[in-house]
Amino acid sequence: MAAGDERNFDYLIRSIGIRLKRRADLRLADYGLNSQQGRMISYIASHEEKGIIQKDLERVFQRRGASITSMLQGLEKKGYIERRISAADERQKQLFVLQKGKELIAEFEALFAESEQLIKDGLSEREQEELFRLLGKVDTYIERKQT
Amino acid sequence: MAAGDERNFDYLIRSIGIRLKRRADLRLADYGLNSQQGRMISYIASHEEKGIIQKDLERVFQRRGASITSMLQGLEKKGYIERRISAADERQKQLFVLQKGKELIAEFEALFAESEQLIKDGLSEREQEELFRLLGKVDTYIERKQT
DNA sequence: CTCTATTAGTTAGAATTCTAATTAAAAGTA
DNA sequence: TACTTTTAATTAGAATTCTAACTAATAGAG
Repeated sequence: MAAGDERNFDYLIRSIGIRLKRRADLRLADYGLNSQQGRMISYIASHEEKGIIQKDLERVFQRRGASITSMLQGLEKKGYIERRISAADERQKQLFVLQKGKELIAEFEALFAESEQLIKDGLSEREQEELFRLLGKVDTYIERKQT
Repeated sequence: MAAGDERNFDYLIRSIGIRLKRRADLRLADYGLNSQQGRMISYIASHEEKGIIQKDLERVFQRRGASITSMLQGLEKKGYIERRISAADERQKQLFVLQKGKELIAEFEALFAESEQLIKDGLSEREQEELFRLLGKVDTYIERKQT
């Protein structure tokens, strides 16, 4: 940042987000995936037992239905996941991670843990807790304001 | 967030960023612009006196040169800005906001101030200061780690 | 039961941002 | 000066995400 440039909340949050994304994308490039795809495979894997459908991903990843369809079509074509029409409701598709995806999950988890650690490293334990608490508070507050 | 879903730093930062972006995009849609374009016009306006070129925007907005070129071409075509080849260095283009852009700046500033306020509203004065300090610390720390 | 509204997902096409390769100017080196 | 490297910006083409319009299935109301 050059002197005189504004550093407001909006800037800082976008900046940190971009830096984390760049770093994670770089680390997953070897696998031909990006960080969003890694996160999605991980998320599906950890929720498939209880049952998970595309609608759930719209909410968690805050993306439109069309975007989710497109992402999942890509992951399915590459053989990472499978989508099966739900027996109970034929509008829905149940999501499952295939072997090829399962093999990478440890890698994804390690990467995301590193991102978390990168944030924590610059802070004391007390600061980590405080930042987490404040971010949670802001996220929840804005969420309520938007609905 | 459903129960059992992970709320980590990475998630919270992305989530807040997406919510702020959505909100700002919505408010600027009337003008046929998005929040990134509004931010860019504002930034150019407040730096054109000292002189600003595309390279500066790459750094501030953390986008690739090709992305900046594309964004500015769009804003130029719509008549919001002007790019003039620098007299001192013909590789560079000096950036200026035209009348049509200047007329909207108050609007942009008000909108971004609202975003800031939205974050602050959920927090006490002491919490605001603490969050700002911690985000700045994390941003700076990650920036150093990446270079 | 029938009609209407809502919900889950898809498609087409546009906008944004990216990577890689390229052009042209300026700076560094010998 | 001549050659090489670096820098600023551009282009082409790909990837991601969006909106709007759509299909099909389910839920709700009378």
